[in-house]
Amino acid sequence: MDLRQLRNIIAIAEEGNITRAAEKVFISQPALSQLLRKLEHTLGTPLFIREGKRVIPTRAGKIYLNGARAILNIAKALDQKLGETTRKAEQDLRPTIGSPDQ
Amino acid sequence: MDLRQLRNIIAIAEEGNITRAAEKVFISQPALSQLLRKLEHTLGTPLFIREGKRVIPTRAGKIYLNGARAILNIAKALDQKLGETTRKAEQDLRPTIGSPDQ
DNA sequence: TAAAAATACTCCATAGGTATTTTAT
DNA sequence: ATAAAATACCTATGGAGTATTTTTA
Repeated sequence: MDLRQLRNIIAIAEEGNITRAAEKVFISQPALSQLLRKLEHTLGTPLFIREGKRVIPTRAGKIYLNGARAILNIAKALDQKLGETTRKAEQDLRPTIGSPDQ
Repeated sequence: MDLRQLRNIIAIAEEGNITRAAEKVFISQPALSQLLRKLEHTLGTPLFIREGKRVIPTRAGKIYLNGARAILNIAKALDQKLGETTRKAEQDLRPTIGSPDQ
């Protein structure tokens, strides 16, 4: 489970259409189609039902999407916290106040 | 960011020792050592300080570990929910009560 | 018949492996 | 001298691409 994959699947739900979702996340339509199929296979349950050209989440799909969004939120918050910590650590390494940046 | 990677990094913290952590998660010591280095490089900050044979989390490391655990918890809960849903769906597909499995 | 989805390949990036060397108790 | 970590190199899996063929409104 990779954050990029989570975003890709979410894009499908948001667009209701694999082709547009693929454009949105900057990968090819076949790649995204395969990603979804593979994921459904490993989970053992379909996440979207293909209604011709529309693609809409199943019950399992909705659960998956909720989980995916929750994970992405944590990952985002984590990234911010790490960023802050790194900046602080860099400040601590600066020996004198007002020394020119770089 | 892959769940397996998160577990691997957590194992390092739990064991305080890359070699034992590698055994625990069933990958080789060099693989785990490289995983950690690569991750630290992409994050732009060290996650553990190498004190000789002990390896202990930095401030950033602790933050990362907390985030990692939170994500794993959600992923676990998600997995359970999906499992329940799948089982229910399979039941719904069964037309008669007591029909032989398979 | 014109969109989107699926299939069939090909390629490449990288996670992980083995062998070895370096470091620290 | 011994145990852990790092380095060097290799391999293989799978994520993503292009080309093409089904589908369905």
